[in-house]
Amino acid sequence: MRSSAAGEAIVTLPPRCAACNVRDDALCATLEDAGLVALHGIGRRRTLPAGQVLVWSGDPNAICATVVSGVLKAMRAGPEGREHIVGLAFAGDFVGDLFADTANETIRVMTDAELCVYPRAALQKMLDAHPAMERLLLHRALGALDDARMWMLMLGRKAAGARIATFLLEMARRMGQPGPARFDLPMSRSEVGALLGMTIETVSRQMTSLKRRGVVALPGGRGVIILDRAQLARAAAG
Amino acid sequence: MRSSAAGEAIVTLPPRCAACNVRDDALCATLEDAGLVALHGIGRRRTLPAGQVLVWSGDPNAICATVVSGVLKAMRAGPEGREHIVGLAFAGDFVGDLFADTANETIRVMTDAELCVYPRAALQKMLDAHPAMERLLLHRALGALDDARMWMLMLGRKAAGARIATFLLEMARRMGQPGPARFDLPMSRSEVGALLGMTIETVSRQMTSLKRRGVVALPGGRGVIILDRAQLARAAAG
DNA sequence: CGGATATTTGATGTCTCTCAATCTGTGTGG
DNA sequence: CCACACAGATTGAGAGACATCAAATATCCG
Repeated sequence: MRSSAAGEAIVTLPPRCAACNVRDDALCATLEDAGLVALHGIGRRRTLPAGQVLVWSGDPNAICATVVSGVLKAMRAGPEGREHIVGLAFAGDFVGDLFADTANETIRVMTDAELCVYPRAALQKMLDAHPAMERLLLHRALGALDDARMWMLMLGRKAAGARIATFLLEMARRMGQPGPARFDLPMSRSEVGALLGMTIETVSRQMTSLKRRGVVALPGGRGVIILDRAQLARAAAG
Repeated sequence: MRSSAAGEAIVTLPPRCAACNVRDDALCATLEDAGLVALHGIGRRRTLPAGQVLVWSGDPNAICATVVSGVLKAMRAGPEGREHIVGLAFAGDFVGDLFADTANETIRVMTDAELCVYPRAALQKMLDAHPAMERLLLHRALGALDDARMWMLMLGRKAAGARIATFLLEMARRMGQPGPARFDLPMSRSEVGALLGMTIETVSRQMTSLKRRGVVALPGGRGVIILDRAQLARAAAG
């Protein structure tokens, strides 16, 4: 029950939550102040450097988390031990599997990131008392399913050029500000390949091709500037 | 509250539900008798012939359903209007999107099928009163996500032969009885191609190759007999 | 049995992977 | 401040797998 005016609530809320940039998007958004205090009680804020692993595939599935900032990837091992990226998580997203006892995906931080990490068991217990939280998780699961099916469509049918174009548009949507279409990719060429199902060389060639045609500029190793969005969209459809 | 002994419950339950083969697997399994009567009240049993469309992509998203028997596919349009299969639904599965206002997938019946069809709005309303139902839907959504990511891995990394082998094992698991590894595919070669991201010709050639190597037999157009499961599994891993 | 549809088989081309070398940019130590 | 070293990225040449186009069967159903 929301028992106090805003000015008072700030006193009772954990300071980190009151100032949190994903306070209204993430799991927390579903909770009234008392619930938020409880969630904060079971969770722990962690800052992880790029490359750090949050969950190892095959290990006991002990934790879930809310992404506060940064980008994470979920990976599964394909044949020959090669790893493929099967999902990305951005600020506000929920990562981890609430119900599996053994993790079947490795979750790794791609850029420096802040997370709110929760023990899975405790979070599961909270779920029973907070139907709105469960509803949000259902929404998120369906959103992730939608994403996965979008990638399926791409992996199954699109040529390399169209994959790269689709990928750039998707990254621009998720990372870029509304204004200028300038952003940094949160991952290396090798990781782009692991997501799009192609080799690093093919990724590079397609990027270069877009650059030569004046569709994008590629400043530095990770920078992207979309110069001609219409043509990029056309390339993504083909 | 489960208020009566089994013998009595049969009287109050709709006859179709009492005798239903997915009574303990599907959405219905989460409901006590009174809830089941309510669910039956908003739903309608429909028998659909193979090829029938349940939901058109782009149309208002009006219904969801439980699959009682048969197999359904969820499709999305790729480039050039070609359609790709992004999900399958078997007996006991839930199909449809509870929250989208516009359907973004076409759902089509692959074999003759029986469904319990529910208006989306009414089902959504029931959800608030039945947390167990919501929990099951969350489980199902995560299961579908797991499936989608499995297909992603396949589409991204596996060669044609490995895709076919994986597909056959998966179909055997979902359709076959425990005993003899004999079953009929619920779909045409063309649909297999639309699921695995390859042409009908490549599907055919890979099937023939497995047949020639004595791994499977292919009686009739749709029949499959797995003769050497170990070798099929080996082919699926490659 | 006959026609339509689905599947198999064949010949050829193209795209992407593989292997290999060069280049760029990033960070370090002199 | 510059030279150097290293990892990541780009570019090139060649081979292989799958797509495409085209034809010949097989299967299904009335």
